[in-house]
Amino acid sequence: MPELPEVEVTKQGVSPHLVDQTVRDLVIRNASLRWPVPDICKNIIGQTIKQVRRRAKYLLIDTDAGITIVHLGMSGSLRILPANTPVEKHDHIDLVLENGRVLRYNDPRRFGAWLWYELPEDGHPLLSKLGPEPLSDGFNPQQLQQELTNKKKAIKLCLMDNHIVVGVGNIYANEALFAAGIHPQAAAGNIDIDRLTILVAEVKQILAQAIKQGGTTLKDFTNADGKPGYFAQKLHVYGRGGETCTACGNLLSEIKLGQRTTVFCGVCQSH
DNA sequence: AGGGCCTCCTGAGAGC
DNA sequence: TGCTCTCAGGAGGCCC
Repeated sequence: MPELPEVEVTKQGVSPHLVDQTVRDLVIRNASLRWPVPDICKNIIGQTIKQVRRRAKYLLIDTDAGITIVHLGMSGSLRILPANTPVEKHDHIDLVLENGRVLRYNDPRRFGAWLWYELPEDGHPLLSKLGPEPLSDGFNPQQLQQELTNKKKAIKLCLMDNHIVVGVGNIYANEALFAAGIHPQAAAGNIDIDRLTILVAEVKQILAQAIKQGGTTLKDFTNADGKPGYFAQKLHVYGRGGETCTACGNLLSEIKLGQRTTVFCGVCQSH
């Protein structure tokens, strides 16, 4: 399940294979993703790819004619393959390059997206209202405190709110709150600047570490070479409800918050 | 306005 | 063994 580190690892993996390449074809085998893949995506045919970027969990493939926006959803992955590689189940889209290779999009659950947008991308409704990148200076304790002022909702829900900070999904929200010693249900507006400072540092540290290790592999994530990441064994709380806390030995609690599984240590994490 | 719930989908795993 | 049920989850969209 790609979160920001997985998308970043994917970007780093596919980017060298795409930049400066000319697109020969775009093959859409199954357009039924989160939104129907529009035919206008084929405007990329004949274009040369200028660069590949990431914004939040979106991958942006830049050309002079427009931008392809790719979201991996829950179960999507991108791989670089020889163009004659046999198609497998859930291989929905091929971006065929003039050099005989293909960028192949596979997504069993089809929660992902493949869209086309013409400049400037900041005007795209999916991208225009996003908060700061968690690894940028724009995400800092002062900014976070300002966003959380008077907010009564749980800090975990705020961490996962793309308007406040992008790219922090369920796994890393659980892990960062554990590392910062903050209870996931703590009222966001009540957390003082000292604790927010720790939280911001932990979010950055955990995401950076996950990227360095190639992302988290839980079920189906692989990088552009089809290799898994190695972060899963580093998780302290996610997926460990009912097991013992790695810090104090107390049993970890598991609750639902915003319909998402939330795991925490009632001893180590406080309001 | 802000918050909360619903929804899309498939595969894994549990339960019978 | 083989069915059926439940759950997982990003994030837009809708409703109150």
